[in-house]
Amino acid sequence: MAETYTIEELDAARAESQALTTRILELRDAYYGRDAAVASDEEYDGMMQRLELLERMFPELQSQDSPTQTVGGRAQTLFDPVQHVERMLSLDNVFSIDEFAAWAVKVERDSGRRVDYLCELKIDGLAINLRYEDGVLTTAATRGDGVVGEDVTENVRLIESIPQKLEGSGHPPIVEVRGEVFIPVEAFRELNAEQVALGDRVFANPRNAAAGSLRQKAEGKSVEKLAQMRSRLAKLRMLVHGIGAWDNPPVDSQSEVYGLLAGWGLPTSTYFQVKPTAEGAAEFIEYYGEHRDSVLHEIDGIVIKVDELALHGELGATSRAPRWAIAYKYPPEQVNTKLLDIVVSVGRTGRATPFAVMEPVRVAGSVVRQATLHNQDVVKLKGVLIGDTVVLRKAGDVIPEVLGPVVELRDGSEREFVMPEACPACGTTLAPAKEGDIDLRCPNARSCPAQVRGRVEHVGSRGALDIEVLGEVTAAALTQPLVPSTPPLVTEAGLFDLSIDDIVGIEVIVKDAETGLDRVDDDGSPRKRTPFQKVSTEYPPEAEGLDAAERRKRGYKKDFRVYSPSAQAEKLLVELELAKTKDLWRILVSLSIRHVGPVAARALAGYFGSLDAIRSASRDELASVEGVGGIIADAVLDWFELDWHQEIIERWSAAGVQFATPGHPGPGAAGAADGPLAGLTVVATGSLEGFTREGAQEAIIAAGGKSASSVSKKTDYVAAGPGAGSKLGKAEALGVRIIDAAQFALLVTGGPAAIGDAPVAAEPETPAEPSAEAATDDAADSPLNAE
DNA sequence: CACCCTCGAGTTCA
DNA sequence: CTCGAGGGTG
Repeated sequence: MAETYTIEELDAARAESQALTTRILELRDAYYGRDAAVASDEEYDGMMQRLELLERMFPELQSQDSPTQTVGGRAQTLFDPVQHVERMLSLDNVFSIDEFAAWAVKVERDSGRRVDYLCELKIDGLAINLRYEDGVLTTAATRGDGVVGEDVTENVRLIESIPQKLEGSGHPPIVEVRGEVFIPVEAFRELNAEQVALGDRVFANPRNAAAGSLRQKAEGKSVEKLAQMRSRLAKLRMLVHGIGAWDNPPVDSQSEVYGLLAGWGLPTSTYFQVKPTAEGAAEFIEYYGEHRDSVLHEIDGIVIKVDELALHGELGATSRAPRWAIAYKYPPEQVNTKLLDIVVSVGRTGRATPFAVMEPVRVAGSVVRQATLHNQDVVKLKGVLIGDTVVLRKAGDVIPEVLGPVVELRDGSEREFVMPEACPACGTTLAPAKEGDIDLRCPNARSCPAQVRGRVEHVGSRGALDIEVLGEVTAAALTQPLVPSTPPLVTEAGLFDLSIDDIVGIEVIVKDAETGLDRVDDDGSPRKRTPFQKVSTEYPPEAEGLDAAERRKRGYKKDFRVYSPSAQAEKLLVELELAKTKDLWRILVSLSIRHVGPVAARALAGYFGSLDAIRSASRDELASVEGVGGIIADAVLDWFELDWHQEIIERWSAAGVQFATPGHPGPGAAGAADGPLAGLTVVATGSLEGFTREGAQEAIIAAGGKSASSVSKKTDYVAAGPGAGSKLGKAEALGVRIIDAAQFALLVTGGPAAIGDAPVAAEPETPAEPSAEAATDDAADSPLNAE
């Protein structure tokens, strides 16, 4: 697969990118420092492009020091240079547990004895060196090139967690303390919100925000700007994790050094652990790989240090990094890539949504090439231009999100996105559905190909008629085939009239899974596929009945092509037949009435029992149904007004679709649900053994309970299985009772009593007693030892 | 007039 | 699964 790569490929890419980086930095030095041109501009640009490409293919290789992340070389010389007393080294990186294990083997061999490993979180921030003379902070400097950094003392003094004076005693007369300045994730969000409010550009990530805040200049600023600068600096925090040269330290280990630093009043991380083996360190790495979000700052890796100080001297350092420490880098959750274009898509409701088309890039474990931009205002707010290098991440580890442009990397060729005036699918002029709406919609609901395709797909979706086979690809084939030129479906009205003959001839163009573009054969023609047709080879009919020897003698070959409906085609028709008698609420959902999803549809179907009853109901009667209000009532009534909607009902009815619940006594019959779960709200999340996602919901409803999709304080139970996500956390936070699959199975059959809870109160309105013991989750699985 | 909740859309993966 | 938008309810 193109999306994965081997360790060897990564090694090769790393070697190449390091060579490129060295060369580029040399050239920049030559260019900015002296005047001799050592390479042509083309060569330089070529190297930069190659490096950018490598970093996109192997995001692990991106680092804050990369030439692709900095403008024209060395830090702008706005700040005074400071020479570090002791050189500030960086750390070597490893990218896998195997590489880490290899490093550990080498360390233990070179040490000649067992080694304790100090594991700590690698904060994604800015390395800073604090110099205290006689216990008083005199200088704070960035790392710079390791020898000379920038003097940011004035700004650092405004960071609260950094003491101006060391507490206690026992500190050397001159001491350099190393640490990381960062902005907590929460403060980062606030800061960006403020930047937006002020009309300033937003920071792409917390590290940039920390660096940007620290590198502000007070001179020449207005009073307001100064206040703003102070408030930004106040958001910064620092954690220290090391100490410069110290000849006769009173302790033997790095972990004890942290104790000393803390004793001096310096902020040290509580998230460190000493592990007696490399395997233990690997466990620490894996634990935080899964809990990166649970810490207040961004983590881009783990730092593992040999704990014993005596070994630091014995192992020594290379020119750029110590041999007694290593940084394990997690696959990045944020990467840079090129924004190739912004394209507008139209969904089933006609909403026009711009989305970013990007150079494919690997982020948080998968390759991403598209991300939604929601609407034109969001595009503006994010400030991205077509052609920009953009910062991309996976929100909640799943949904790709463009955060913003890397403004420094613009070359002037970028252009602004302009929202098209016409629907990209049918050419109709886009317009807001009502005054003041930001979203633009294509008003051509009936025949806009994008909307028809979307609605047909929706009919088949799980929340509607749940028709197997009828997914995105099939919906497209039925509504926009390459051949025949008139699609079998002009609207969803004809869905249940489809016959085998209508669909076997359908040809579609094969899309490339990698690029999303049409696949082209060697001769340049698009590659076609006939999804509803099976082609097999047989002997010609006249050869039937001959035996094998005879056939061979007469020269018959098995090359007579036979076309027959594919399994897909037959399955589709069977599924459509099954769909005709599914529950009324599913039929309602499949009609694509605004605001009528599974929940509202269930309420309406339960109350009225038939589509006829719904159609002839008054607005007030509709709105009297629980969960339905005036807006939904209007949407329902408006839907019936359109002729082509009537046509859907007529043709579906004629084809045998059941628009009524058999045996339903008629409107108003809703009646309070009873059953073991009457009056209780249950949320199912994760995979519950013995239930499908749908099945769990059905079980809740069948038992008279309410199946909700999100956890709130009104939720009585959260049934959570493996893979449960944020809902579980929310349930814990709210103290909602959490049960497992086995308890859930008991609950839906026997009610709360079956799992030892008090039975439901008679009145459904009475909230169930919140069970306090549910909130006492144990933190025992955390490997944290401190505090 | 607050919440709290559902809807709808987009996205990727197994 | 998550987010924003906007509807429903107390």
